[in-house]
Amino acid sequence: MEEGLRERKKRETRQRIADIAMGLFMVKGFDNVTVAEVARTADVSVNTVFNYFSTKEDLFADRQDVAVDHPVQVVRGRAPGESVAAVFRRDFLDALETRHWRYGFNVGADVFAKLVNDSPTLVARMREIHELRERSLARALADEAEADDLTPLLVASQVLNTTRLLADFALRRTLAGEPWESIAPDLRAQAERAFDLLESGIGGYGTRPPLTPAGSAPPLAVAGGEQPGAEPEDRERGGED
Amino acid sequence: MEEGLRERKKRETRQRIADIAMGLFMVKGFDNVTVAEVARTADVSVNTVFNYFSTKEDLFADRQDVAVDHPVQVVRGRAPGESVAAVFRRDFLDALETRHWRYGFNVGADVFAKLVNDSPTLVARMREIHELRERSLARALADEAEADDLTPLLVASQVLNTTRLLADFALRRTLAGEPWESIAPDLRAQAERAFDLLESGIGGYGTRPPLTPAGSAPPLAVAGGEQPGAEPEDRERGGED
DNA sequence: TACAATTTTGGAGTCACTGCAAGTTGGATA
DNA sequence: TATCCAACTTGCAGTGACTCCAAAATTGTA
Repeated sequence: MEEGLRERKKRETRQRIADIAMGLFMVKGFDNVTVAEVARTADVSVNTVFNYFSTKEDLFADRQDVAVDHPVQVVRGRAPGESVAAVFRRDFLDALETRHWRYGFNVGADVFAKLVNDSPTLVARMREIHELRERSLARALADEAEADDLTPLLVASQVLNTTRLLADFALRRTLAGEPWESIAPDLRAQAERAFDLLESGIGGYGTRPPLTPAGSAPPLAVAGGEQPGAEPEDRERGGED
Repeated sequence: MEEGLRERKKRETRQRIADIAMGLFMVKGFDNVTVAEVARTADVSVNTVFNYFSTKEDLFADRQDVAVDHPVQVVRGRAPGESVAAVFRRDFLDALETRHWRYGFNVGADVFAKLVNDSPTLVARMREIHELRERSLARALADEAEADDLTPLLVASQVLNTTRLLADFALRRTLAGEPWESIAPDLRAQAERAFDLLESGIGGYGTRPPLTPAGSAPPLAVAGGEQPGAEPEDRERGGED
């Protein structure tokens, strides 16, 4: 089955719109570009843009599936005898050495980052992608472990949060103008510590000195429930998350 | 300095709008209520609504600061000799026994949850709140530890993800129609395991049998980079998160 | 009572996004 | 080659959140 002219044109149009949109976003910032402007520049109607991309964000977040899939690929790539935490350590450090984009270490990643950071919509989208990643990794882990409890989810969540915070750490310093050469060694050190923590748990973290003479610990129980300045009547609220 | 008529009226108006909005949301669902409708029902102009609440979500998420603050209160309530993980375990189990709303265990929480779940906007907002919680807890931990590394952030993130996933677990089963009496024991068991995992780390999790005769582990390195169906030219992408 | 500071309101406008009906075009068929 | 169908594109007319602005209406004060 050949690929007809029709199919090709479609692909081309879609690609052209996405490229032009990204170009405009890079120059003017996501929020300062209207879909109408993208359409005009790409020489199509607004409706056509929405025909290919269901929201403006999709114009930016195209191919997010790659990012979502990556963690699953990583666990699948475990060597014999290698734990989940260990592969991710390996994968992360490898990306660090090679300045790979999968954790945002490539040259120019900061431009993207700034672009995202400046747009609440895109920041929200990133959080969503993170959750998708979490879920897909959790499913992968659950499949191979055949467990029906929360463990896979917890593991996935902890691992991905570790890498996320590490990537974020590097990013913040990059955005602050620090050169990669200066960040890298520190990042490596932090990564080792972070993965150590991930592996060994936060068990005793923050334990207060057991025997302080003055001041006994008040029972917390409803901590945050009866704030001093809160309403008298307890307005019931619900769904934490 | 007295509280003038003006101040009082302002507070009342604000409260009335918020209450009426919440009422409408509960009945019709967040996305099926327009701001105009809220305004009409509250007998004010649309502009007045936006005068008090800068977005439609704020109409719902009012008082989110309490939720954001809770974790900080919990760590502040540590008993001598008690670790961070331990207080959260205690706080969580206590909430479980008392069916407290701080983790969404109160009667009627499911209604809120459904409301939130059905609106992408609100789901996004919840994710944002989670991040705020993470950050404020991290700051609190960093302050008392006087550390300048990522540890407080990592700890905060892991703790809050644990509670989040546990709360979610309970919620999903509630939404599936299961009665609380049936959920609670299971939830308690899951919670104990989750906090154990949190404390002792995911160290050996998912370790593959070290010596499998057939099939050696391929080096992953650029896992996810060269997907089978991906574009030939490597379109550089940036900001992971 | 008159003036000043605040609120409230109406109105006009922008932007993302939807639904619909009328073109336009590519490809298969007679 | 003429014809026809289905898919793609477009214009048009909304809806709904949110902004800006200038004209009332209301409240605190001199």
